[in-house]
Amino acid sequence: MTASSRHFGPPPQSAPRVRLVDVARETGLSKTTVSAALNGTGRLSPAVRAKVQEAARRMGYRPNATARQLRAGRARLIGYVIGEFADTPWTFLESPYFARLTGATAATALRHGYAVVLLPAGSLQGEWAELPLDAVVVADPVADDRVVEDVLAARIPVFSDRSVEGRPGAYWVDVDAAAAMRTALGHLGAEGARRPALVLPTSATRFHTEVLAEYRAWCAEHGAPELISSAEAAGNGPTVRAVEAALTPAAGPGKAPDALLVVAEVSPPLVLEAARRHGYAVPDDLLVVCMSEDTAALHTEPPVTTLSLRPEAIAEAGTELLVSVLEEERGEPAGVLLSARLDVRASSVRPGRDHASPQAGPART
Amino acid sequence: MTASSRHFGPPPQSAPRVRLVDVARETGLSKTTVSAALNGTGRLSPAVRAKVQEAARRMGYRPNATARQLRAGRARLIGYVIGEFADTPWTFLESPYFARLTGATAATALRHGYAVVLLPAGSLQGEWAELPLDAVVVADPVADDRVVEDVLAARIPVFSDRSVEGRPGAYWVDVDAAAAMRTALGHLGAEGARRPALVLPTSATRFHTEVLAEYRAWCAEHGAPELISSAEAAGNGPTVRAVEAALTPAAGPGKAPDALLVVAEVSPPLVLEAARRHGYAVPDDLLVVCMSEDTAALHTEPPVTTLSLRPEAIAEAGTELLVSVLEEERGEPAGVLLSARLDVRASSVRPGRDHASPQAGPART
DNA sequence: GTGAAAGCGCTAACAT
DNA sequence: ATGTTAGCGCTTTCAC
Repeated sequence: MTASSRHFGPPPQSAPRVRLVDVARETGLSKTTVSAALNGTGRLSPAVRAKVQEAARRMGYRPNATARQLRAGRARLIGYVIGEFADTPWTFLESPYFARLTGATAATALRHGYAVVLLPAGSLQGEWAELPLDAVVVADPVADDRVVEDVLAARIPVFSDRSVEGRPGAYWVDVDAAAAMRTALGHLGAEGARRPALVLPTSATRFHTEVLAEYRAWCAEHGAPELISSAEAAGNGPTVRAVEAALTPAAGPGKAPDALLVVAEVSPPLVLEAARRHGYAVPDDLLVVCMSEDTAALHTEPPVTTLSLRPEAIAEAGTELLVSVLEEERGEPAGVLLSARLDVRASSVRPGRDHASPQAGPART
Repeated sequence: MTASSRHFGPPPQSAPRVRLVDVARETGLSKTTVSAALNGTGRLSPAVRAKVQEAARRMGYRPNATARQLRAGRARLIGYVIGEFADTPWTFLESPYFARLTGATAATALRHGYAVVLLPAGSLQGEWAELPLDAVVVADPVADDRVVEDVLAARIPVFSDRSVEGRPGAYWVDVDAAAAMRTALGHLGAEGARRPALVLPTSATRFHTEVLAEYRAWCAEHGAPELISSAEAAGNGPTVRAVEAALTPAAGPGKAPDALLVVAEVSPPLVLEAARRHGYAVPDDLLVVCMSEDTAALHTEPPVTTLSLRPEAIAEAGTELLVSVLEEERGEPAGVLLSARLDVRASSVRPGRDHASPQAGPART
């Protein structure tokens, strides 16, 4: 251990907390009156209200949140878990996509008065049994996700993706993977790609399943060969290796891909560098599109075209659905489907062609 | 809105929750006995215990966490805020450093039975007043941080960095910034750097203040010019621009830096690319060291030397300190100081020299 | 306009 | 070995 301990602090301050009854005693009023005065409820004379508030402030009164929750019957707490990555339960935050999804979920929830607690990916019963969760968000569950089962079994509403569709107590928000792939492949095709290669992770996620299916459909439809390279794990290392594999086709010349669609979290600059290492000029020899939320894509030369899953939009839609369900507003839909967004940049635009930059998204910093 | 709503779900399941008293009634026993049976406390006949557990399982009994918390007097909930980035309250998760710090904090806390709730950077009273927080972690506070003040005023223990040292109710864990800079600059000097440039953000963080001071001290000591370039904001864009500024010195040849120390969150591949764009070969013309937790640094050509703040170690030490304070184990230190770790890679090793790779860290994927 | 009392669901003294 | 009772701190009928 390289840590060196320093000076010793004071014992934890143990002044007993000021309670409602203390304020009542101090002001010579009853708990009822004090509570009403502080919460703005009931019919009280403004004078009394002011007096109570002043006393509470002066005494440093802070209502006990737990007692309120018990009374209210709910804690306004939401659990947040990732279905995937059960083997590396915390790495999800290192993915720009999940980082933004997580932040936006917490932000939206807080705006509605709910707090989000972080749970490890794939965590089961024991980890959250002690928490008064009103609902659980399970981002990117795998097929027949155990986490989803557990939460549902505990009779806690689940908010997840479309793979939970139709189950009572389960609600979903999802991005249209097939449409996203059609957009990306359509763009590459329009730019002249005839042999687009696909890089994607080995994953049981509904999203990746659909991506693969749609790629195959597109290849069949366009008479293109299926050039698929899988990353055996998440992370830059395995994915870069998968990219390199895609760029090193077994067969000879004329067999190389002319476009690369990376549907796995990688740092986009690394994809560009790998392409160069393998002798490809981007975009001249190889069109590149990355499914990524990494802003590094904007600062490479050339900037990299990205397919954004719009994590903020997903989080917002999902959390708003969650809130409306919890607040018992009836008639809310059980699901919402969002579309992805293709931000076309120079890495996927064949030079010397005319372009209207059809779907170019706004630049972000 | 591109979202399309789908089928309407069932009304939220409203079957009243099974309570302890329900199990008691069902088994013909008292609440006490049932509670004892379920919690493994008291002296009960194994037969009764088994019978109760069976009944509870069968009835789907789940203890009400809020009621338990009220009884226990604490919620085992920890707030987590970042002091910096008050203007963009959620972007911190997009930084690999904070992502790992956050994940490791949540993991360690959970291991000790505490849950972590995410709060927006710079959030004040109102945001968490309703939450029964036992403690708050304030990562990277700015000088005289308002968040720290608020939490302390609410008489909630704060865990933060050394800048809160000495305040009652405040505890700290920090990384030795001065030592880290000496290590990094020492390494660059040993590799022959005479004009190392420093890139760092405009930041009121104690860490960055110390970094700057130590850089100046080193320059003075070694008769090196101060080549400082500030990024006006966080994020890849501003930081890359600051890197470019550092590489474009006002004066003529012989005035260019021969090493670059980036103490700001950037994607390391982007730094390399920027250097190339400006005509530098790395490491031949320019030694590069980035303070970063980004694993992309491992996969560039050459791989980039990084200075790691060891977020996992910080999180673990801080959370363990927190737990020991909350559990009233006396005699715990008020603070812990950690050291950073330099992972030497090819980007900062002058070619054609002998090397023992003194402090090379373990490779990570 | 203000107060007394019940009760949210659970655990732990203290009987028996 | 099991039951009775009090109470965690708050909000809220309901009576005055």
